[in-house]
Amino acid sequence: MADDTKKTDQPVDFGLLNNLVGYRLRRAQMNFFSKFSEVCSDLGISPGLFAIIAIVERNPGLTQTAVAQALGNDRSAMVAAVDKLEKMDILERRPAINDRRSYALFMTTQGEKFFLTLSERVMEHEQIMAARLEGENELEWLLKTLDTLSHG
Amino acid sequence: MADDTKKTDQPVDFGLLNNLVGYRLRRAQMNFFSKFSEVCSDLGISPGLFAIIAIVERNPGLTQTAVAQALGNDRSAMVAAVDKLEKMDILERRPAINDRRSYALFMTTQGEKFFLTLSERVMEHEQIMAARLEGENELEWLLKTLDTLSHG
DNA sequence: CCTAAACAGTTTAGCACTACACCAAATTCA
DNA sequence: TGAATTTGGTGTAGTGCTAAACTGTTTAGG
Repeated sequence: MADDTKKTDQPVDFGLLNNLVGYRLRRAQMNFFSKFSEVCSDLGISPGLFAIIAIVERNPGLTQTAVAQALGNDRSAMVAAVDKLEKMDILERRPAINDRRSYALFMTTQGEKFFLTLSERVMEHEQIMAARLEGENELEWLLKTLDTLSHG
Repeated sequence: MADDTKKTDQPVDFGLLNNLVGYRLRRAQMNFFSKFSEVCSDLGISPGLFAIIAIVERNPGLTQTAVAQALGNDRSAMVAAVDKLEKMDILERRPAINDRRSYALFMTTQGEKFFLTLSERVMEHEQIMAARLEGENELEWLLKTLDTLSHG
């Protein structure tokens, strides 16, 4: 009675779910998320934290809310995230020059090094996934299409 | 001093983030999620709940964990979800025939009607988004590609 | 049979994200 | 200048998802 159980385990019918871009997006994103975690969890970095680091590295001096707006997050979510990244000595808050309310975010020297090894791992993971696509054209097409679906 | 502020608001440089499929997926999915909420929040249905309903509607009698596995969720997340859907008189738990541990999930007659109007709204929203793609071929290609990126 | 392992559902705790209210600082405008 | 509005950072629910432990049930193996 090994594989002849009465639990026939017939495949589930996904119905219209199968044709919904939103649902397929969710599944794909879940897969990327878990793969990312496997690759970077030992470094204590989640996809969200990585995005923040990437933005600050390329745009030093941005305020917390500027980073949040760029990433489409809520400002309040930045507090705990930046707290954590500061504790990890990856970036630091400095008082903004002409606005006593806001902080400007900068990478630490240790954070710059950290970002390099982090980027290597992420790009590695990225290329493994991109290898499933057919050629460079398809990757570009996918990025363009996802961008189209991201706005408005 | 309307739009000539010293806050030049120069566009943020996303660096390698721009070329990461994972990041673009996240943005696109966030957009779909918020649009879905706009369309269905008055009905009290989130994307996750909709997926559960869609599965049960096409596969009556599945157990909670079977639905969870199909959707890639954790079993424990089903408890509150099914509780809610039962309270909304959309589906119901019935004791499984040969297993006193598990419940079988079925749509209520009111739930079937509800699912119809719900599906209409979702498909409407879906077609608005799909209209951004160029032709039916691109939609099929996108669904296939996302599926490729969802597994393993 | 009877014990050990696996399993369905549940509970709980932890984590990330969202939305809303709050305070201090800055900006606007009269 | 001074009052009203806006803005940056923060705190606080409330929600969704994940992982682990627990209960009752079923299955497997001696």
